[in-house]
Amino acid sequence: MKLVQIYQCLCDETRLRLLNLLLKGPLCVCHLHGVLGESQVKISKHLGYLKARGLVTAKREGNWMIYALPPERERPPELVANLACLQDCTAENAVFKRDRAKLAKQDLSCSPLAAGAARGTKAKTCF
Amino acid sequence: MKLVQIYQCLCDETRLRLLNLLLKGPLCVCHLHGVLGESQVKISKHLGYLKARGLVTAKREGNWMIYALPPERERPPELVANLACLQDCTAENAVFKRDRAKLAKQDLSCSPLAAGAARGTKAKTCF
DNA sequence: AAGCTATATTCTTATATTAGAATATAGATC
DNA sequence: GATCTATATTCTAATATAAGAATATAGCTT
Repeated sequence: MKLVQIYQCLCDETRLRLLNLLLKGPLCVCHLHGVLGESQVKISKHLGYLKARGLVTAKREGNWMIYALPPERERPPELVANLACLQDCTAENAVFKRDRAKLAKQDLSCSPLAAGAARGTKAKTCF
Repeated sequence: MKLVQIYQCLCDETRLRLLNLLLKGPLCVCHLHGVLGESQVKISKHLGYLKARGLVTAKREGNWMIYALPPERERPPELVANLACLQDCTAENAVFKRDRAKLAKQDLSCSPLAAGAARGTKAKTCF
């Protein structure tokens, strides 16, 4: 993985916000969409950009696409370093904090990410 | 300083190479030009880009412009973190190592950066 | 002041990025 | 199989970035 490509991924505000959330764990598009409040197309395209460059992985689960950071053991050192740095830099920042707070409050029950126990109460749709 | 602006500065290979060298200390344009082997215009424009966003400072000394990272006490935390990360990520990289080696070998005597003692032997021109 | 050196700016062209609108697709459900 | 949901792609237009060529400028030196 080339260093400059990592920075190319990090040089857009929307992508930074996405990565900030993915640092908390895997998420499907609809939840990222819900937290950021940006259009579905915009979210999807930026996730595609990140995926094409190896910053995130994607796997389908039924209707949902689950995006995540690559498994820790497979992250090249430059990525490890920059993700740590990003986490550090976003820790006290208002926008990123708000996004994380919004994620924490969000109903995740529509997606396969919901904890097994809560599955029964799954919402019918995301939107 | 906005985080995304730092990344916008870091997302170009030429600018990464410039910053890699400036991490070693202040330098004038002609030495950066000499090490990178890129055109003077290209170097100057990228330095201008970095300066406009506060990643580097510039001061004139006679004919020379001396570029440097901002004084440590004035660096916002995001910049401190990202410069440390950059130093880490470039430490073992071939291109960046070669640039540093080339800088170490380079004759700096043309510029005001030459040590006082060596001033007498100053080269007439850079090129 | 004339000429030289180091550096910056302007102009132009090529390319990349970004976003929205409209549409397409994959997989589930009825 | 028709429909619905979540997500992706295509098309288009606006804007940003990057690089080179030519030229300009600031400050020395003579």
